[in-house]
Amino acid sequence: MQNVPEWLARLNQPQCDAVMTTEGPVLMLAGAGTGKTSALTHRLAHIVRERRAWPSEILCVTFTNKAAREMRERVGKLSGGALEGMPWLGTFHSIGAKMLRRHAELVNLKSNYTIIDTDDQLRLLKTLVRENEIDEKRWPPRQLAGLLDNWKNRGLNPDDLTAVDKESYANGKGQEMYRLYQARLISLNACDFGDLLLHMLNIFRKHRDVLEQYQQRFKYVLVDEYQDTNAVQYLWLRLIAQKRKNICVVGDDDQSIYSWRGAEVANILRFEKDFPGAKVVKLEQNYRSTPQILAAASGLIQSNSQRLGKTLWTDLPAGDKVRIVGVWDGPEEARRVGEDIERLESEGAPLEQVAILVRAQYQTREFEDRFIQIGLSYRIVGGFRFYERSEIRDAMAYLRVIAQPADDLAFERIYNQPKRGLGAKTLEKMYQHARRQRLPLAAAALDLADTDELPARARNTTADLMRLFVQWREMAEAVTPSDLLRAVLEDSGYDAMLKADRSPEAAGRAENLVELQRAMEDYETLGDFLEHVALVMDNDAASDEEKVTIMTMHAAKGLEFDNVFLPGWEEGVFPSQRSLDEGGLASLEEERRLAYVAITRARRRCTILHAANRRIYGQWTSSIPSRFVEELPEEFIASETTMTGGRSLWQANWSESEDPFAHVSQSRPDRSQQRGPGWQRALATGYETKQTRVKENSRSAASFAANPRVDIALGDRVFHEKFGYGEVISQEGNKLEIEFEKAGTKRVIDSFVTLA
DNA sequence: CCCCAACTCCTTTTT
DNA sequence: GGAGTTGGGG
Repeated sequence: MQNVPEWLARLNQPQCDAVMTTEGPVLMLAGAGTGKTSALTHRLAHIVRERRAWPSEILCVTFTNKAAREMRERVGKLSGGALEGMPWLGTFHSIGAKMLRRHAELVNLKSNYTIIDTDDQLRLLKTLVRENEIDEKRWPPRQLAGLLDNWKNRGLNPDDLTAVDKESYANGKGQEMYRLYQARLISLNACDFGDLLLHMLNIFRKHRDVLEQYQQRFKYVLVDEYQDTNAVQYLWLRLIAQKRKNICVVGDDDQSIYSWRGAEVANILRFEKDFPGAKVVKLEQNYRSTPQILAAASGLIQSNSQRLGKTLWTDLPAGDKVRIVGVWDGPEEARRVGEDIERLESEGAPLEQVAILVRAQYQTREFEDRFIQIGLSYRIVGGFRFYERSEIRDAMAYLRVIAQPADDLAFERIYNQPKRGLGAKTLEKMYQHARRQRLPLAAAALDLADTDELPARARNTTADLMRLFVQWREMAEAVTPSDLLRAVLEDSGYDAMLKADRSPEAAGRAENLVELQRAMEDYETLGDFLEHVALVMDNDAASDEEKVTIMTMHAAKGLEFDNVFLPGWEEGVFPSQRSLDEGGLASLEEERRLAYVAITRARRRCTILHAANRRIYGQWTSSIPSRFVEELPEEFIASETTMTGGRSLWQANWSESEDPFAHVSQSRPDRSQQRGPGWQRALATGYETKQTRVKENSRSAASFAANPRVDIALGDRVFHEKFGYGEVISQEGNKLEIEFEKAGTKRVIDSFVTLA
């Protein structure tokens, strides 16, 4: 081993190895909280310090802008600004976009192409689907969007689709739709997110000279979160790194939670095969969590079968056990968490070090309600984003048309926004003309303004609008983007529209537009700004205030908090029903990895909660604790329940009584005592639990075998509150199929009918 | 062209 | 339950 420079002394041995092994392929397996970013940034700094490469000769890819930013900052600090220009440090998409701007003409685009977002994409697909007379009801454009995304993630062009893929939309029209969609994008001089990588992959494959240029340039390649790469990204990287083979990938197979958007863990699992002789470095010392938290998470993840296998350890002092709290229902769960947080607060714990991590967005509401009530300040991460607001999109659409006249999607968005009396009829005329003459919509509009195709009124309005665009384009050359926007909002009547609007939202919208103008001040050209919005879409609200964070487990990846609350650990909520219904074992294991990610976010204390009853989609449902609760190693957890009568009653509920929720129906006259998703699941499969703990639980699954009503038989005449009288034609568990006299055949739950 | 009622969906989400 | 979308009717 070479001498370790002093500035690397703070790193541990494996980290040092990862930093010093600059030549050849390196696979860094970095468990949660093991200091991988530190290793990665030191490696970067080391390469540059040693003069092995200039910053501009290093390709460093991340998944999120946040990760890229953080890395840039940390490298900057390490090298005292020497790494200032790292032009090729960024997300896959921003780097792809940058490359594509240089080679756009190779795929028939111009370098000022527009990057469209999912909203534009969907609108485009909708028109295509309609044009091709596909039944939108049976074949939702949304589904097509999903397929396209999937294909592009896998690096497939229209011609590459397999027979199965071709058949997967509208009886084999999928491939044709894909072709049409791509052609339409080219004519709009536009790209979707997937194209940024797929186009580049195609270019690399077809134009060896371009590929060689990049192979030559990038002396070193670094990839963060390698377990999250999808097929295109993988192929793209492999082509680039093929020549020099100085590629270092960092990842954690146990934290792969994005397979649903195309990530393939297989990429990390087979790295050593792709790059023979790769040095494998395992970072296993955890600097974040107490031994208890670490042991609980490690114990849980051991239930997974597909793992490279790491053993995390820590020399941090012992802390509290992981708490498991069983509560009666959702509101009580929120109350309980609220109380705990208030207690933490009174003990002096800073609120920004407290997080509530949920499986799904809908779970946030309960906490929001409660926290508003008790006046606890919180912030919800995720959800609506600034650039998704309609007023911001409108403003952006104006700017897009100015920058790129072929952007029909943007033009269509604003040609009558604010309302200026141009409706569907006018648009249709514009489209007709545009298609016949193969012109962009805006150009067609310009023509129409000179002819008698349109009624006088619409013609004049169109002419006025087009005059404005001419004016704005001239302005764009002369003034800053921010000033241009001000003029646009003023001249177009958008400002006036908001001023005239007396609704409560209008003021907020105007403020957002001012905020947009402010954001634009940081950009010199309109193009720069548009690209920033398309790719960066920054959403990180400054967290200067003392607030509890509520967010999804997915969003929490990479973050850490002193105190973490994990509510909703019930079958059907977490693991989610969908993951149980579809996707089989692989998808259950991904849920388990998500649980692992969630627990390892906690530095000091971790509290897991589960409720016996919960309202989901407006229905009260009963559920049983998540199997993940059972899988936590007993010696590191402390269970408690707030159910009246203490644990014994809780257990009794789960084991003895035939219908442990009989009393629920009594205390809640509200009709719908349906079984929750988790319950249904338990009935269907009698899922297995470990025998070690809460023996009652394992029995519960079995003893809950569906008990259909014995008093109902086929052919019986029954009465249903909503559907009236009918005859039972089939019975499956507690579900009945009934042919109603008035309402036709329906499937109902047997508890909803009475014998007539 | 606008408004209201009915209908449908309902993990996770970055770029 | 509730948000968002769509389609029909005024």
